[in-house]
Amino acid sequence: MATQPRSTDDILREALEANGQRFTEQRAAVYHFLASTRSHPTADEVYLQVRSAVPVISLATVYKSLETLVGCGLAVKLTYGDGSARYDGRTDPHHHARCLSCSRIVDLPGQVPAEEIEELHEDTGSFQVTGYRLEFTGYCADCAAERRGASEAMAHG
Amino acid sequence: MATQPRSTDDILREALEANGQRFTEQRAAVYHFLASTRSHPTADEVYLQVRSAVPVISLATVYKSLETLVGCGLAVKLTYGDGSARYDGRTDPHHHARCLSCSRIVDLPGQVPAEEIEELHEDTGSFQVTGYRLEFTGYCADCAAERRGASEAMAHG
DNA sequence: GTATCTGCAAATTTTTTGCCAGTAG
DNA sequence: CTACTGGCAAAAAATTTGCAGATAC
Repeated sequence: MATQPRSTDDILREALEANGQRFTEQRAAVYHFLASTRSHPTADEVYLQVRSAVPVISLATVYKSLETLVGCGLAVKLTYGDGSARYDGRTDPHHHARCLSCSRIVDLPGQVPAEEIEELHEDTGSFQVTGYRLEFTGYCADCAAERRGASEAMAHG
Repeated sequence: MATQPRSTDDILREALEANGQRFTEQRAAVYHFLASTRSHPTADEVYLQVRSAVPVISLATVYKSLETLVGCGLAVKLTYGDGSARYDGRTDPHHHARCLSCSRIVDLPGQVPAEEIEELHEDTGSFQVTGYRLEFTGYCADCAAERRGASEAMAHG
């Protein structure tokens, strides 16, 4: 039995090689940060964070690295029409929820209802479905509490 | 029984007034175009199309009008990480599917599985869900056919 | 050794803004 | 009449690109 790759560097190296790309310190730093955070950072946020771990890296390189990772399937690009794209390095299946109040994006603890979604595939006419993305909007715990507080205060006049 | 508003202008006027906004020719033109197309245009595409219907309108006004419509709930802003945002003026419930090959966005004939999605709401931890967005990725009829053709040609060597 | 990658800064693309005149209500 | 809008062009923000030196393999 061959040993499975285990470290994030091993995973990255394999994915890169499978796509004919080279393993570099910058890409490793970007990937390592992405895989370790749940904050769904923008390219700029990745840049700021990674700079503290790598001697030197440029914003352009961060953009290039992020696109490389997306191309290798190691990251997902998320957009919400609020200016900048966000990246998610978590590859296990999960959904996102975006807070309408503070714009934070949180991972939902609930898991993928794959079977239910797949029922829908049958009903998509001539469109051949290969994947889907389910996103929720609403209010995160903090903002929901604030809103409750606000409407109570209102009710009490 | 009061007469229900029926024309797109009436709908627009009511929605604008409900949000303290004024009814203008430019907003009407943008809304009318959005509501009548299934093409999910970018702001720039709206601009080009609307210019042929309205004496004069600027791109900046199109942007402002689109955001106004979104604010009034008469349009939905869609983003797909490929540069520019797209707008959808259809307010009836439906889902979108994006073709991975030609990037076209099509409306899915399938309807909203509201009950199934609502089951998920219960499992979203502390996040208070108010809405969701379900998007499919895959291949539209044309591109799916092309791909089939391509792989058959390959198989035949 | 060579093709690929990085860094830099400039270019491009998309979206927003300030200000004055025009218009809806 | 008065506040809100639209047009213009400039600004801002996000992302991409070209090129020369550095680096992975």
